[in-house]
Order: sequence, then structure tokens, then C-alpha cells
Amino acid sequence: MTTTPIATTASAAPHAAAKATAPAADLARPDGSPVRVLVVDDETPLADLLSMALRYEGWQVRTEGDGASALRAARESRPDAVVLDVMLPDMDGLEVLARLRRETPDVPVLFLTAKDAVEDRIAGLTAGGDDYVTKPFSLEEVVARLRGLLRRSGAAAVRNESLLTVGDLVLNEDSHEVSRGGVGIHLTATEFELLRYLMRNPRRVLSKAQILDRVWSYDFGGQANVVELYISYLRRKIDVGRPPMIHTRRGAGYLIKPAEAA
Amino acid sequence: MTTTPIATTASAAPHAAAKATAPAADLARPDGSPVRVLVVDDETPLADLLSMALRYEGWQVRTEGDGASALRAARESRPDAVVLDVMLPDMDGLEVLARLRRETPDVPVLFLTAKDAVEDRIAGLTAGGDDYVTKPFSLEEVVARLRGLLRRSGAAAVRNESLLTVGDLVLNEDSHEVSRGGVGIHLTATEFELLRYLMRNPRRVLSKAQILDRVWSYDFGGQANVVELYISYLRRKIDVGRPPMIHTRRGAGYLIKPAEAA
DNA sequence: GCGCATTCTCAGACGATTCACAGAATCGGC
DNA sequence: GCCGATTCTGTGAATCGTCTGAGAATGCGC
Repeated sequence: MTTTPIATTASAAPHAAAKATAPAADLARPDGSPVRVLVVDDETPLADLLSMALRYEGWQVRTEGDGASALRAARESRPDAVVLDVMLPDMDGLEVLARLRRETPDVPVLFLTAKDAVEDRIAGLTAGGDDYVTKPFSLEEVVARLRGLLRRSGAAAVRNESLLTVGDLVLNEDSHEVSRGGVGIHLTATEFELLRYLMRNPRRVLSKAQILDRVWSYDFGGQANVVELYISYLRRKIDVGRPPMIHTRRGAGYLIKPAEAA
Repeated sequence: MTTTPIATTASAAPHAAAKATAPAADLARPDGSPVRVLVVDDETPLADLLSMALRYEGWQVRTEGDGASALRAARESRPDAVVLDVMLPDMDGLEVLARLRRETPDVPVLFLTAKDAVEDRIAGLTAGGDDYVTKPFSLEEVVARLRGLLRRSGAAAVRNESLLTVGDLVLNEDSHEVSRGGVGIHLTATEFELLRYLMRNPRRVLSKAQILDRVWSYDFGGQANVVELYISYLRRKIDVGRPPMIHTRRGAGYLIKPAEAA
């Protein structure tokens, strides 16, 4: 089976192209062991994509393809969080949730759901501390949500605040507020995710392909230069008229760092 | 086809145009044994070129020419990293990836791909921390990427930060930044790779042929004096107005070393 | 259902980079 | 000190990568 249903333009960078990111692992269980995540999805390519991305966060991932196995797995391995597709072959996602709750009452769940199905069914989930993401999602988003869940559940040691800071630029993941030098900046959803990704990897060159893979949803099939475009947008809002923080590494990608004193 | 289940550390640095670099081996597995790399490519000359270069890094290399054998090899020898040509005779590169993932979920993969094929096929690959390089590539680039993957995967003991230092000259592989005496220096992509190669082999004479083989892509057909030209560029940016670090060994090549006190 | 916000494509402009060529400078041997 | 070989570097042209404006398409809130 193929791992990637994706079709995308990646960057056309001759020399440097992609460079992987930091193995974050800045979330860990209280005893220091890696966070355990259970991914439940019957679409193999998607499950693979997710598990790759989550492993890359330094988490321990186990995947299951249906509700029954998921429940068994949860019982056995006691995950710190669950990623659960609401559409499963054998049973309904909410059904799984209910049973899960009976087994492991405190584990936070991140639901994956089709966009139109959100309506009445998923509402109320967030009240219980759970969260959801609509397909097609971006990996940045899934990871961010999962981090949020883990942080709030207390399962993971809170090494990580929801504030990202690079120089005088501050991004609040909870409120989605961004400011530079104390002055608020309005960003669109995409701009926000792009900036978050950059700020989570300060002083590290991120290739256009990486950015695309991470910030855009997995089914994005467009031109790679959206990345250039959004970098351009961000610069207008963040760097305009002050020492720049977003830098281009020609042929390699982009990086963000505190503005130079000079 | 080409199946070289050999395993060797390079030791001797032969003559001329070959790669006679340092037997680096500064990356090793946690238990101290050499890093194991699986190269999967059906183009024999390319596979040979790669395996020579990687062996010379002190790594243990095994090469396979098709997907099926590659999977078998991966299962048997449990490599620490895989170099995978996306175009294979029997099966698609992504197919191989997916199966590989199921066998050995955590092994990082470096993809080799034609430049124009990058577009829609490679997407999603960098998401899991994997990386890719477009053909024609330079050996320096492949090795650097592979190092990056190994370093981040944790398979290799982290003896090696992404910082290269020679005297007061510092090169950061993550941010692609270079500075001498604390002052930032802007380098182009080619200059950067050349300097990286020099700095990885301090106090060692590197011939123009070696440099060409290593820093320029394998299909470069131009004049050999590009090397002189780029050395000249580097000197202007690095050595100008201070004790020189880049030295010419007439008739032999170039070397870099900390500036003399005198 | 209307209008504003957002996302994205396309294509031209611009600047940076790479490289060939050729003459100038330097070195080493005699 | 002279000569040939080697290395250095200025010039310029072609190419490549990035940036950005204009506007079409889509989505979202009211």
C-alpha cells in the first residue's frame, strides 16, 4: 500500500531541498519516558502519515485499524492520548469513545472527522476536554492539537508553554494571538500555522517542501510557490519597517530568528 | 543486480581523483559499532559511487537493486538509514517506503529523485522526518543529509553537533550560517558546500579533483578551474584582511586550518 | 444569499548565482 | 634572477530562484 495519497508540488530546489526538523520530544511523561499515542484509523496511508509525523515528535505511536482492536490496544498499552477517526469499519467513533471512557476515563481524544460531519455530533466533545480536527488536515494542526491535549491532561510534563517566543515576536497557541514588540498582529489561519511552524524551529532552515508537507493539508495539490507567497504575506505583517526576522536561504529554504541588533 | 553485501570501513585514502578524505566515522551506533546504511538503486554506477562515498564515511554499506530485495535486506540487516531511489524496476519508491515503514517504522529514509519528478511524488515524505535529494546530486550533499537524518533519528550517538568549527571559523549546518570571529558571513549554496567540505577535513590537503568530485554534482562537465574560482570567492569572504585559513599547496590542492598566531 | 476575507494561480520582474574565458600574478626550479 | 607552470581574479553572460501584483475562485459570517 502506498503511504501517500498526496499529490503535491514540492519545491524545486536544486541543491538543498528538504531538511528535517528538530526531534522535538519536548513533551514527555512525568517519569521521563516518551509519550504514548494511539492512532486509530482504517485508512492505511493516512495512519502511516500520522504515525510518521507523531513519531517524529518523539512520541511512541501505535496504530490500529478498527474500533475493537483500538479498545484492546488502549487497555493493553494505556496511551497518553488517542487520535481517533470517527469513521471506522466496525463501530461508530462515538461508540468507541464511550467504551474508551469506561476503560481509561482520563485519556484525551483527538477526533478526525470529515468536514461536513462536524455539526451536531462532534459538538460537545470539546467540553469534555477532547478536541477534533477536520479532514483534510495539516500535520501542524494535528500535532498542535495533540500537544494541547497532552499539556492540559497533565499526562505529559509541562515543559512546554503555549507561548512561542522568538526575539520580540510572541505567538500564543491558545489564543492564536501574535504580537511583535508588544503590538498585536492579525494573521489568517494559514499565516498563523506557517509562522508557528517557523517559530517552533527557530534558526533552522526549513525547505519549501517541508513547509508544504507540514503546514498545508495532505491533499493539497497546488503549486509549491504558495509557500513563497505566504512567506511574503508574513513578511509584510511581521518584518515590514523593522529589522527582518524571516530570512531566505536561497536554494535551501527559509528560517526565522531574532532580529539582528545591527 | 548490484548486490554488495559487503561491510567495510574505509581506511586507505587512495590516489588522485578518488575520495581520499578523513575516515570520519564520527557517527556511530550507541554501542559503538559502525552505522549501517542500505542503498537501494538500480543504476549500478550510481549505487557504486554512493556506496564508496558512504563507506568512506566509516559506515557499513549494503546495496540492493530492486524493491523486493531491499525489503528483504532491511528485514535482515536492520539498517540505521536507507538511501532509496524512487524509481525502481519492480516497484514504486513510495510503495517500498510504505512497506519499509511497516517492517522498521523508525528507520529514516533519504530519497533520490529526478528533479522534475519532485513535484507531485515526493510530497509528504519530509513530514516524517525523511529527506530527499534531487539528481544530479553532489556527494557532499548526500552525506550531509544522511548525517542529518542519523543525527536526528538518534540511531547514531550524538557525538556530532551540527556545528563545524575550525579556529574562529564556525559553520552551522542547521541554519546554514557561517561566521568568523563572531561576525556573520553570507555564503552562496556552492560556497557553503565547499567550505563545509574543507572544514570537515581540516589540516588535510584536498585536491581539486577531490573537491570537484565531492562538492559538484556527479554530472558536472565544466572547467576544472571552478574550484579555483570558488576558493577565490571563499578567501574574499573569509580570509580577507586577517590571517588566512585557506592555504594553497601548489600542485597538490588546498587545505584549511586555524589561522597562525603570527 | 450577499459581501468581505481568504486562499491560491499565474506570470513578469528582479536580483543573485554560477560559470567560462582570459589576462595578471605568483611560485618553484634551475 | 629567469622561465614555464600554476594559480588567482576581473569581466560578463546566461541561468536560476525568489518575490510580488493582479485577479479568479472559494469559503465564511451575517
